[in-house]
Amino acid sequence: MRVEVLSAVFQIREVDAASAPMLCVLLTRPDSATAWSLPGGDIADDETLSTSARRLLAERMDVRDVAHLEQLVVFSDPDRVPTTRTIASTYLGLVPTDAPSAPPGDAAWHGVDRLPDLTFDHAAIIAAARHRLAAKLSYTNIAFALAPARFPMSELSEIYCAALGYAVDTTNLLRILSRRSVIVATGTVGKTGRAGGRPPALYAFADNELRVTDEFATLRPPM
Amino acid sequence: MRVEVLSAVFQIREVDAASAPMLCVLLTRPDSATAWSLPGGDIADDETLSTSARRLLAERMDVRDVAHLEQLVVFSDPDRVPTTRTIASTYLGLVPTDAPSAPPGDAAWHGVDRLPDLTFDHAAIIAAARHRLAAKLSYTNIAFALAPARFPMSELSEIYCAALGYAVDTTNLLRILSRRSVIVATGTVGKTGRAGGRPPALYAFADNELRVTDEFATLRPPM
DNA sequence: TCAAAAGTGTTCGTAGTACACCCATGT
DNA sequence: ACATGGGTGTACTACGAACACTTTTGA
Repeated sequence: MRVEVLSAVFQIREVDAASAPMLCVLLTRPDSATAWSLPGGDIADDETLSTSARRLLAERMDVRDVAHLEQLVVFSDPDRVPTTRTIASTYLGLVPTDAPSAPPGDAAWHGVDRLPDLTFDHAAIIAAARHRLAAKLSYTNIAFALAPARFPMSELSEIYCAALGYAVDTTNLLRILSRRSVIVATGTVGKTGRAGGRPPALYAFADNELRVTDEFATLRPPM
Repeated sequence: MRVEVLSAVFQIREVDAASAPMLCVLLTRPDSATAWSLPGGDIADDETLSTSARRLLAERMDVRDVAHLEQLVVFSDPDRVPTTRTIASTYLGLVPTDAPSAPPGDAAWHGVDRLPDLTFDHAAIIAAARHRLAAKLSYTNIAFALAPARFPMSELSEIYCAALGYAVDTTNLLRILSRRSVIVATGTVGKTGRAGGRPPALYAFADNELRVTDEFATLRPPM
C-alpha cells in the first residue's frame, strides 16, 4: 500500500495580455506522457504530510513561495490507481501573483477552465480544491496567499473574480474586507493606468496566516 | 508505515436524569489500559477509508447507526505514535439520539467536557471533531444526524445547545431552520411533559444527507 | 475638456436577535 | 384557576448588494 501526497497549487496568472487574469493550476507531465498530473510524490519517513508536500513542490517544481497550504480530503478508492493500491492525501496550495515561478520543462500552469486530460482522479482533486478556495474566500482572509504584498483594490477584485468565477463589486469588497480588518490601507498610492485615471490607493492584508473572519453566519453565541 | 483510521463518534446523551443532555464521544479501553482511545483500526485492502471506518465501528463497537460520517484532517506527525510510524486518517461520526447503543464492555460514552486521559493525540482529534461539528451546525443541516426521526423544537434546541456549548433561542431556531427548509412540521403533536404544558408540535429534518444551507455568507454570486 | 479609473455616499432588502405576549394542557 | 411549557408577533440591528455620483489623473 502506497501513500502519496498530491498538491493542487493555484496562482492567478495573466494567460494572455488581452484577457483578464485567470486561476491557474500547476501540472506536470513527466516522460512526455499523454495526460497531465498534479505534482506530488511519496512521503519520507521523518516528515509530516504537509512538509512532504512543500518539499516535493520545491524539489521537483521549483515552487518555493507557497503562501498557504492546507489539507483537502484523502482519496482512498482502492481502484483509483490501477497498478498499485495508492492512497492520496491531497493539498490545496496558493502562490501569490508576485512570486516568481518558472516551472521546469515538464511542468506548466494551466487555466482551470481549460484543463487538459488528467490522470486518474486528478480532475476531481482540482475540483475539490477550487471548491474549498471559493468557500474560504467568503469567510476567511485566504486571499492573502494569492495577492501580492501591496495592491490596488481593482487588482484584488480581479483576484476574487478569477478565483470565484464571477464578478465582484470592488466598492463593496473594500468595505467588507475593511470592516473585518482583513485588509488595511498602506497610505501609498500606485501608478495610474495606460489610459489615464486616478492613481489608486494601495492596500495590504493585515495577516499572512489563515484567519476565520466570519465564523458564525448564524447561531452565534449570545452577547 | 501504518495507516490507521480513527473515528470521533458523537451522540447527544442524558448522562444523568437531572442535568441537560450532553455531547458524548465513544471511547474504548482495550486490555484495561490506563488511557482511553478513539475506536479505529487498520484499513483493509479492498475498502475505502470511510467504509473501513464504518466497518470497524460496527465490528468492534457494535455501532451501526452512524447517520453521518465525514473526514477530518489526517494526523501525520512522525512521532505521534512512539512505537511505529502511524498516519491517522480521522473521521467525525454522528449517531442520532434515538439509535440504540450498547457499547461492549471495554467501551463507553464520555461527556466531552469530562474526558478521561487519552492516548497519543486523540484529545486533539476530538477537539477537531467538535470544532467541525460546531461550524457545520451553523451553515448546514448536519443536525439531522444527531436528532431523532421526529422531535419537538425544545428537544432540537437542547441538541444544538449541547453540541455548541451555549444556549440557543428555540423560537429563532425554528424560524431559521424553517426558512432554509432544513426542518418541516410533521403535523403530529407530542406528549406534554410531566408538569403540564402545551403539547409540542413535532418536526422532522427534510433531508437525511448533508446539505449546505447557507453557502455564501458574503460575496454571493450576482443576481 | 474629456475619457478613464478610483473612491464616496445612499438606498434598499433581508436575515438574525431579543423579547414580549398569547395559547394549550395537566393538576 | 394557575403553573408550565409551547408558539406567535414585533421591534431592532446589522450587514451586504446595487448603483448613482464625485474625484483625480493623463491625453
